[in-house]
Amino acid sequence: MPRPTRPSRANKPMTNGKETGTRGPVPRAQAVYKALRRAIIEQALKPGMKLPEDSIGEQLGVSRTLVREAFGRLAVEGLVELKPNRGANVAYPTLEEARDVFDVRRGLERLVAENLAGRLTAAQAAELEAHVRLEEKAHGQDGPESIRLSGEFHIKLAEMTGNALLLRYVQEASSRCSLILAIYGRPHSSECAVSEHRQLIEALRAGDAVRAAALMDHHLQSVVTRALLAPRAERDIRDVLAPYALSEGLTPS
Amino acid sequence: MPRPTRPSRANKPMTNGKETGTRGPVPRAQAVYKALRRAIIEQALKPGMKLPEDSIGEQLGVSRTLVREAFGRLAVEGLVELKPNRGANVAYPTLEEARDVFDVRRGLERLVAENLAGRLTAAQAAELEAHVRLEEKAHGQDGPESIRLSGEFHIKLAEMTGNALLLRYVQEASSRCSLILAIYGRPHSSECAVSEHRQLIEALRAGDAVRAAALMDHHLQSVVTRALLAPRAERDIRDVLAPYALSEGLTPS
DNA sequence: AAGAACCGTATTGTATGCGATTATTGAAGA
DNA sequence: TCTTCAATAATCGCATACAATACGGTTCTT
Repeated sequence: MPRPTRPSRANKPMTNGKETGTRGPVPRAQAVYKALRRAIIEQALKPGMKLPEDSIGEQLGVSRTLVREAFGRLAVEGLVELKPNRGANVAYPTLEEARDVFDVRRGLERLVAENLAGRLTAAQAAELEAHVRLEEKAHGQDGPESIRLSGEFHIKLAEMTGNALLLRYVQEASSRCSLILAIYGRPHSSECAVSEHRQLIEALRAGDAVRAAALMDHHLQSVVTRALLAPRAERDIRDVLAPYALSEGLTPS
Repeated sequence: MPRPTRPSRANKPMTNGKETGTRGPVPRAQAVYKALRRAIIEQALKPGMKLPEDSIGEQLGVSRTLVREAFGRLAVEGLVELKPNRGANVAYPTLEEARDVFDVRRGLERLVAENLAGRLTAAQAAELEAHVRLEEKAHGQDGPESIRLSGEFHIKLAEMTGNALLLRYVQEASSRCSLILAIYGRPHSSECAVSEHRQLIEALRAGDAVRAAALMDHHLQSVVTRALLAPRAERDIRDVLAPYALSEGLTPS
């Protein structure tokens, strides 16, 4: 793509594209990070896709410096793969990594459930129930909204523990699950059963930590079996051809 | 302190310090990151300490760019605090954050124990026992060695699960615990009781997941009560002087 | 014509420079 | 002497510049 190689010009007098006055710690770097993160989670950037520094920077109106910084962070979180001298790609987890992520997520959310059992304030319980009603309403519709709401339910729970680290880990695991489902998931099985969310709230309310943990565990387990299937898309020609080769008695290197 | 501001000259012709062929993904950036990480964990850089970009870059022989990149990652991991326009500091977790970290760590390591119960190979069990013997030997000696070994035991366990994400989280939580103990911990209570490690190995070997999880939970719980105490060091001059001021009837702003 | 070596181009890795923001110190006023 | 304010110095935020590496295509060799 021999773009005229326009070197500069992405400059902006833009002293403040809304500025982060509200609470902007590291204004633009953070913004780039967030933009890429959302783009990946919402699958605007598809798993495995190449991420060239300058075209992205150009698109976002920043220099490569900030894009690189964002890549670094996203790599720590497992959303981006950073290869030595060959740039960045949207992560493309293997099935094995996918299993790892789900296992850890189950463990983390079990922790959330245990922490929350019996400590839910009335306001919090109400908030969760309102959320579930939203999920119910969106249930029939097609994907995006329904999926987003399902995810947010779990994030809300993690927030309510008041444990910032736990929240971060749940968010991270959750993001990676989005990626994973984009690769290996069925077209659109609404991933979370609303009824399971309801039961969970009930157990939390009742203060039954053991039951809450078991419900959460089972819930996430069933997400896996319900939505996760065999590999759907293939990342590389070799993966596509390997079975054919084998059936013909050829030996892929 | 006003170093002559030697600007450049830290450059290295180093075209190939053996090249990263082995496994060096992003040679120098990674190196900076690791160096800082170790320095923080080993408390060469003390909690709360200021981290000016250029003096650190100068010290490490790299430019501010790489140092910044490292800061970003360390911030994600909670070892560094990044304040808007005021640079970076070694993180100084509050007591509340400390509790969060320990809680999450307990949850994660419980997961480790459950995963490992009954799946330990003979070789792995032997490795763990060898490690415990090392701990025992180092028990009498003063701090650093003993502490490092205690930590490594837990890391080894996490490695053995084969779950990369779980390993990363345990490592991260573990690093942060080092920071926390540096601030709030007793001088040098050897943090892990060797006997507890022994019992744990036994339970894992026996395949008793419940008992293993309980032992791990209890073990980490007792680390907290054994080593964690009231605030010891103060981060800021103000905190140090406040009591004196009060006792003299002065009023700190 | 198949293969290998070579060269140009597209990107990545790292350093440096410029403007902006914040801390610090010194001076003037009360 | 204590406060308030301003000018200076130090740092950070970000863009750009330069060097190194990898990829693709072409040409030369056999």
